[in-house]
Amino acid sequence: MPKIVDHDQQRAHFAEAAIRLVARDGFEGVTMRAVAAEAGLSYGSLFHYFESKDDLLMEAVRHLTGQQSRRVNAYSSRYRGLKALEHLLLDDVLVREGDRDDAVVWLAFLYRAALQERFAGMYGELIDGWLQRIMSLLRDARDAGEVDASLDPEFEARALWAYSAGLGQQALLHPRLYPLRLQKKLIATYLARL
Amino acid sequence: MPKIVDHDQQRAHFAEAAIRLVARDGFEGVTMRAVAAEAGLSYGSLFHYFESKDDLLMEAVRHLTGQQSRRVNAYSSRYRGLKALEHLLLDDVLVREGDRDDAVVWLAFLYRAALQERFAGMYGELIDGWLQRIMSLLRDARDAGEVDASLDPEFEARALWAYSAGLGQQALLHPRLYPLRLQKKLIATYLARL
Amino acid sequence: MPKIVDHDQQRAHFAEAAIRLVARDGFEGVTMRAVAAEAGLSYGSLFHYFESKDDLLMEAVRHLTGQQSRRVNAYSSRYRGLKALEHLLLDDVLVREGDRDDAVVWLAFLYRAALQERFAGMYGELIDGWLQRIMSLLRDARDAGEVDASLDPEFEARALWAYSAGLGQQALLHPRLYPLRLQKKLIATYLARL
Amino acid sequence: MPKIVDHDQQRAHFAEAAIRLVARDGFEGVTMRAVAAEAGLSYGSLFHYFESKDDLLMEAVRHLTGQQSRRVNAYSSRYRGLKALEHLLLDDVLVREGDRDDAVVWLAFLYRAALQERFAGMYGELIDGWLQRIMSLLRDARDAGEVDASLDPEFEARALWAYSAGLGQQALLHPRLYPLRLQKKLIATYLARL
DNA sequence: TATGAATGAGCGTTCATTCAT
DNA sequence: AATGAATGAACGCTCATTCAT
Repeated sequence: MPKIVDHDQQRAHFAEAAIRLVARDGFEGVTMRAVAAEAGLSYGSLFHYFESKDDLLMEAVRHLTGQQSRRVNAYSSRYRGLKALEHLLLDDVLVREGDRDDAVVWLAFLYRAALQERFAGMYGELIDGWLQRIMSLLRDARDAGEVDASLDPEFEARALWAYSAGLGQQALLHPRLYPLRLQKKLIATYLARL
Repeated sequence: MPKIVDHDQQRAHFAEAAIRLVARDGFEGVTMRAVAAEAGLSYGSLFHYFESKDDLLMEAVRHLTGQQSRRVNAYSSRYRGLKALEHLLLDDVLVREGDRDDAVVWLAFLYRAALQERFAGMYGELIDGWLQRIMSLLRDARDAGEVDASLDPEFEARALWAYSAGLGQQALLHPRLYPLRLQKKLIATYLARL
Repeated sequence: MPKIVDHDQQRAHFAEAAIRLVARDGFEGVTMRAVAAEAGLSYGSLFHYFESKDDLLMEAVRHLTGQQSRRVNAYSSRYRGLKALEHLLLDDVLVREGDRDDAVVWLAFLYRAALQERFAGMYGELIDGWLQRIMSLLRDARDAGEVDASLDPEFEARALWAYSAGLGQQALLHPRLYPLRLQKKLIATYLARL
Repeated sequence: MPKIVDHDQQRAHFAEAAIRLVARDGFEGVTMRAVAAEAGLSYGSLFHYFESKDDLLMEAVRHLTGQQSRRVNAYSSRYRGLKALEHLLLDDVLVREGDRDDAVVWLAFLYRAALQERFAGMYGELIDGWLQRIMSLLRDARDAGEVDASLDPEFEARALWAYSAGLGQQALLHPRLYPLRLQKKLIATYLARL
């Protein structure tokens, strides 16, 4: 009998190591040797689990987005309308001290998406999902009378999505100018204006 | 008699070549050999003008931000208040088909700033300048009665800046979802709400 | 109860897989993983049957030469003298379209023999056997009056062996210049001249 | 002014180093690192002169065949007919103790040609040249009455070429069975029979 | 015995940097 | 100042071999 190892679990283990490296040094910091070391395994073993570096990177991104999706789904099953929206934004846009790594990884991914077809594709799908969700929550809010009845959900979803992305970006790059308290207030104010 | 060359001019020439490469392939596409080739000069000469690759990259970014600053200054001397603000945003946030390169360069720079102290420093200064300018224009608008008198210029400047950054990012990555017309409308609507 | 497997049969099975790979891509195409895959067995099991890759390669060559020997013996028991010689050459020297693989394997083996002592030894033994057989057939032919009585079997055997080897090589590398019909005519003409 | 180096000369220098390695260990022995070491230069410098290993290998082969061609041309300008033919064969087919390296290189090249398109192409051209030359010398010999008037130059050229190739191969692999004296006698006898 | 995961040396290639001319 | 040759560390990847189950 072969040594008993869960292939997918091992892939996830390496993927997480890769993500930690992205957080620390960006995609440039992800060398196959560094990933192996970070994962605490030998260099060669990486290639049992991934055909190539690209394969590893894609897996890392999939891993990341999978986690994100699960988290978001959990929220939206607990709240409705504007409240759900606020929780969603507070949870995924806010950049806390300890969250910084996640935010860096997102930025790295996004940067990659701007340059590489394959990543762009994955990112595109992800974004579509997000927009759909925001739009649907806005519609709920409108139907519940929480926001102005004349609000155009599609238009506002895109505005809100842009605002969120920008806020996350600024919070990452200028923690001093965008402290946590301010981030929260900016989100609340934006939503209140709708 | 030594050949007469303007040292700074030569640096600028190389910096521009580097920026073109960033636009095409991201920072990864910037190799010293590629820069020399793009600039149409010899490989070795690069090292007369730059101590290292990092030096070249910093110069490239300085060059870029310098151009940006001059452009922004030109605008704000022609317009006032909300009008100036709108022009500023339309000019620097909008991502047109042909502008894509500039946007990629900014994203690359920003990504770098998230990872490297030196770039973060340069980026920080730049942002401070922008925020100051936006704040000042908002104040002008308020004083001129163009916006609500109770508006907090500092708070709103940060909100607007985040919105702009996010809009630019989305427009770069999802040109389909954020066509030019929509970008303009999003900006106008945002400003109208103030 | 342990699974009952014939050790030698398993070795032969792997050896044949290896030979198929040599035919396809030369010795370079023989990786342990590829052999296991080609044989349809697990990777690790290879190392139960062979101490090393070299061991496997040697076995493959032994397997090949064994088959060859058996084939040649079969012929010479059916024919005598010049006729046997002609059949021998037609059977082992001619390179037909479909035979190409065998010829490549021989060339690969021969190339290896030129570089590695161990292979050279095996090859040497094989050749000695061939030469002895040719010589003996030539003697038979002489005694039967089929060829000139003054013919020196040893000298002519070496000449004929060189001719055969060269013909096979050219036929492999220049099928256009040495079509099957020409190969046959070259052999017949050579023998007729003796 | 740059360091003064003759680019082609440096290429030739590396090509010769590569050939020495082929002679010693076959094509497998040609690693870029080994070539650099054999040439007495640094690893990196190899890549200033060759785009890739394949480029280096092709250059090595070109270098080799170029030398061969020059040598052959020199002979055929000094002799005519059968005499020229004999000199040609004695010079290029015979494998002396000290020549062994050249013969190994040829065998390696030939082996490669059997497996790789590009090498096959180069080899094919080379062979065509050889055959043309042999054919032309045979025609001269026939016209000069040195050989039978009914001889078919094309057919005989191919026979002779196969014989030469085989003789060289055997002499390389079985120096004991094909000593120099025997090689010469085999050639002379073959020619005498024409 | 059988399996396939683990290992690390070695490969071709890229690249910033140094240096001789 | 200007050129491009020289250098070697680092990269992604392959592979024979070892080993735990």
